[in-house]
Amino acid sequence: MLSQTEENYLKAIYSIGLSNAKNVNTTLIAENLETKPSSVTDMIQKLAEKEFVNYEKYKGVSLTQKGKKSAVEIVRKHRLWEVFLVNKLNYNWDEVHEMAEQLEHIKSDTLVGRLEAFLDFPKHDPHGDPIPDENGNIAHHKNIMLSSVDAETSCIVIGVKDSSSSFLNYLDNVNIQLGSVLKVISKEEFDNSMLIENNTTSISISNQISKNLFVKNL
Amino acid sequence: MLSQTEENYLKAIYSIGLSNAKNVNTTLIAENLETKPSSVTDMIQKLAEKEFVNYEKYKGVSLTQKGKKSAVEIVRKHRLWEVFLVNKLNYNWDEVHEMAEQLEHIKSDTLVGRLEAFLDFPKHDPHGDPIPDENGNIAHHKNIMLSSVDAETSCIVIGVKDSSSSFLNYLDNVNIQLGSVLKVISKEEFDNSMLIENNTTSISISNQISKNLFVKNL
DNA sequence: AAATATTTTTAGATTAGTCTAAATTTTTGA
DNA sequence: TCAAAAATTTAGACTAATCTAAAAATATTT
Repeated sequence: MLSQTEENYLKAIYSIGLSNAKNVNTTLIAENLETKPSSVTDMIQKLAEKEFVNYEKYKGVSLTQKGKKSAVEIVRKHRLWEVFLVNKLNYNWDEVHEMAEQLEHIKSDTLVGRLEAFLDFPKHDPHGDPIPDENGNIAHHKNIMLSSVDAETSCIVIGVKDSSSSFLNYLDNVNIQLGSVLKVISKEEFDNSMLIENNTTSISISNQISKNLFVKNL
Repeated sequence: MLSQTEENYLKAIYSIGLSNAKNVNTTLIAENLETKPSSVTDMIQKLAEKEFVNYEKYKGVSLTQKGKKSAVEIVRKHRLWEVFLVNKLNYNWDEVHEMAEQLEHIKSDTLVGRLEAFLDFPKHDPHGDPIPDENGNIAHHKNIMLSSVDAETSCIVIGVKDSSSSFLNYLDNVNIQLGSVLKVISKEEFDNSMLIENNTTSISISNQISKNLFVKNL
């Protein structure tokens, strides 16, 4: 049985691995978990011992099949609990992360499955991230950023890359949510900001913003 | 912030205190938490330091106001999560204890309240135990045991004293649940067993059973 | 390619919670 | 009431997870 700490390390290695592709290094894990590299080394060696990660000294780590399975399960739990908190308890999408961080560690063979059924088998969490199925399969398809959409083109918001409260609050303020239909009016070459139309009102958004919105063509 | 372990100690002291009235001793706490008396002493001293319990060496402990408040809050969370598991996720009343033991430790200023509202402010958990309100007030009124009901009298089941799986399973088997109307046909002086009628079928139940069923007069 | 900087690991210490074994205090009951 | 039994506490050790500081390995750069 994995401890909460071990689970957090696996989750960190998994999520860093998604963006970094190759082996994950000590420093990145330490930053992700707000801990020190020396602590990471200790834990990595323990996880390697238990065969959750492949590890060679000074060469970084990668998840074994077993490790990946565990990591994805935790992600699945995290995202389902987020759906519960938003859809059932009426939390806003920027309020649920911390609670889900705790709920994801609840141990039970049947709970996640029951929860999933209760929520009507959602495919995405409140930020648009896909929810792994019970076998650990994930639909990875969110690859178009609003920043790469051409002028005169309309698209629909399907996810956010950054789930920080500050970003989500900004989106709330300009009335952008999952499902919003945005039309790119023009793009500014100078700073890569863009003028967009959202539901009759038009606003200018910075590249920082448009780089963090996943969209799909309408 | 209390650790999960500290919370478990407070809960144990609270629940032992309910049945034992006076000060709670080291051995009882150790048994309740399946740990050793020496570990209990260590933790008690820590909790006394933090002013959650009154403690004098060799004299046992009692909860301070602060300690009682925390303990009741945990009980409140435990019972509300049990209601969630049974009413929303369709678990049976004998399956929810372990999960609730974990869920009760989730930290959030708003979660319990939201959960309570979502569940429509239940007054009792699936075993008939009262749910403390947000101020920690509990309606204690379950005091009549089926064993003390006279022959020829009808009553309604409102709670169980023992919430072990084996007892709850027995009740499932003989079709007794909260709300069941039972009529005491006769009482056997020899072993204190009683013949009761439950919904047209009559069964004999041992004193062991009748002593663990809370009822109220019909 | 050597020197420097960075990253990673090791060594040793710390904290929370637990344990066993021994010492101490309280309780019991002859 | 006082000796034996039971309960409680202390002392010292252990594990998991963490840290700091130092050592070792790798990467960078001139």
